[in-house]
Amino acid sequence: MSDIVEEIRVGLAHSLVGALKAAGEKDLIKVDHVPDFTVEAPREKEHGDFATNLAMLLAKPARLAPRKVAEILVRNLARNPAWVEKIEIAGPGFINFYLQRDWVCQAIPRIIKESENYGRVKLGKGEKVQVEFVSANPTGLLHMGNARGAALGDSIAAILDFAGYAVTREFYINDAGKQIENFGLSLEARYLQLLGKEAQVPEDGYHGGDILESARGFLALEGDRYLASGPLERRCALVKYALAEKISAIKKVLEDFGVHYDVWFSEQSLHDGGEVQAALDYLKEKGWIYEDEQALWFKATSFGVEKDEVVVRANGIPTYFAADIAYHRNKFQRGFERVINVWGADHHGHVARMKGAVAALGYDPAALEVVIMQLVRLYKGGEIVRMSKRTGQFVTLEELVDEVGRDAARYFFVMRSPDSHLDFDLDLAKSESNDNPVYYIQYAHARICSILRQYGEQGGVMPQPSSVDFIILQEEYELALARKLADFPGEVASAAANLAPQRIARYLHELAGLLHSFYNSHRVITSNRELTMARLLLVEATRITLKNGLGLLGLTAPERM
RNA sequence: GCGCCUGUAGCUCAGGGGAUAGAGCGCCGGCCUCCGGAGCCGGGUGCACAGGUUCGAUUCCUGUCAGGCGCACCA
Repeated sequence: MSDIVEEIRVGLAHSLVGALKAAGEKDLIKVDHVPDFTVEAPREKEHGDFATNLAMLLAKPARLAPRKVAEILVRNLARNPAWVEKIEIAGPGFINFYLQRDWVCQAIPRIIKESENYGRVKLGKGEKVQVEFVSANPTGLLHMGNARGAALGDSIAAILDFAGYAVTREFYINDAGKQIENFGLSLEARYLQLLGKEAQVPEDGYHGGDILESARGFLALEGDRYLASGPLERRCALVKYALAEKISAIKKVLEDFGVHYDVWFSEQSLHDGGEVQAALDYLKEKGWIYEDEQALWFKATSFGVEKDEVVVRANGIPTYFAADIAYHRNKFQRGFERVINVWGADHHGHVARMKGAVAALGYDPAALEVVIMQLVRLYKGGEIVRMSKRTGQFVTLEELVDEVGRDAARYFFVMRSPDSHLDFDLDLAKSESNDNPVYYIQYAHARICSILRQYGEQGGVMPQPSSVDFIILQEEYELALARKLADFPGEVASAAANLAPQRIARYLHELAGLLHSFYNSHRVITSNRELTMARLLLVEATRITLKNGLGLLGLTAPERM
């Protein structure tokens, strides 16, 4: 675990604070506290390797011109570390630090040494985090929205794991409630139809062909013996059969998508185990529940929500919300310090009252974080495809993987911010699959593998980093590549802190671009032995970083393409 | 009407309190006697509009306009 960029930033920040203190003791700068300043890599490389805005922030409290403050600070810096080559004051008052040209190359041996762990950071300090995602109704197939949730949730979980959290991936199975009733009625209608009886799938039921398939499967297994049974018994048997079938299908599709869960949590189990009742009793005891028109209501308005919410209907059946309250209580009772839910935008109205419920349960509502992802709009043949369970017309995750490919599909979802309204053009994703950015990144990896393979075939042996002097790497592309490699741990930390996988996607694309540029300008295997050694390790470090980053997005790192 | 998300290049989207705002696609030119051309190099008058905070705003705040999604004793 090492982050050379972070080490330098912290070192420079310490030096600057020291300079400010020294200047203060000489009465050159009089301020009562150190402002919250930054030490960052400037966008323009002409502005040095690192720059700070400290002088500009001090100007006002110190009543001095920013550049004057900068001058004083620079003069009062303790002896510069040897690796700082030059310090300049520029622009409105930035202090720019120029480091020795090869500082970035120090990252290379570290990367080789840490290998598959390069990029791991300690941000999470082992905190227990749960990421719940997809959690689709098990009454149907997974659609594009679920696919986005799967790609995002899995990647967020992987990034948090890499950033030092103890992560649990969980799928909440909505195997209770009204949609299960509807599911049963729809199955029953198909079953009866197959047996030549008059029956209608309810208007708001499930009309997809998969329901018919389930009914057929049930018929093959059980025959017509449920024709004579009571409807309740019939529907129970149908639901039990179809649900098991659906859930295992969902598991398989997600596995094929590269998504593995630690826990599959049944909503029904909360009812059966009395946890829903226990949670409601607890809230009742705390005074957050009242009765009105024979229904029980949660006082969401006490927690800043617009209106109160029904938890038990007049007919005595608890709502989905009641189960969700019990579920979240269960999560916190399991010891999760952070609970992250990935939800579609159509559920955003649920966020405020859920947080209210968490607070009512006596937990910190900030411990519940909800990543709201905007909806996916699907285009096919230049037209919007409306996804609807009623008509049974939607593109499934399975079809998506078949048509577009797992890696391309996952990258497409994860390369964009969850906040972006995603237009997914199926034809484009298919027809241009060779131009898909994911291949650009994977190609960089395969290309490096090819070089290393070739070197091995020539009888070459990978050098030990300690035996190589990286000062020989002087070319602009070499240094830019090494610089980018050094950034990886910081990118992981930032992606984790912001729950933003798209940052990793962008980083990898940029890294791959630098590799390709380097590759097209310079040869790795040359007649200069020293140079060859250094470049071999440079590309090997790049390969490791690409592979680790691709892993965070759930993508493969192929050695050949 | 109220709430959440979004308005950045022709298109799809990154980025984000700082010094000259990026990528992909598309379009136009170049680059293989040489480790993989799924590649490289070059070509750009763009932050919806109006106020405000700030030394500094495309970024933060308020409002306007436009689009998406919610506002059930569904989940």
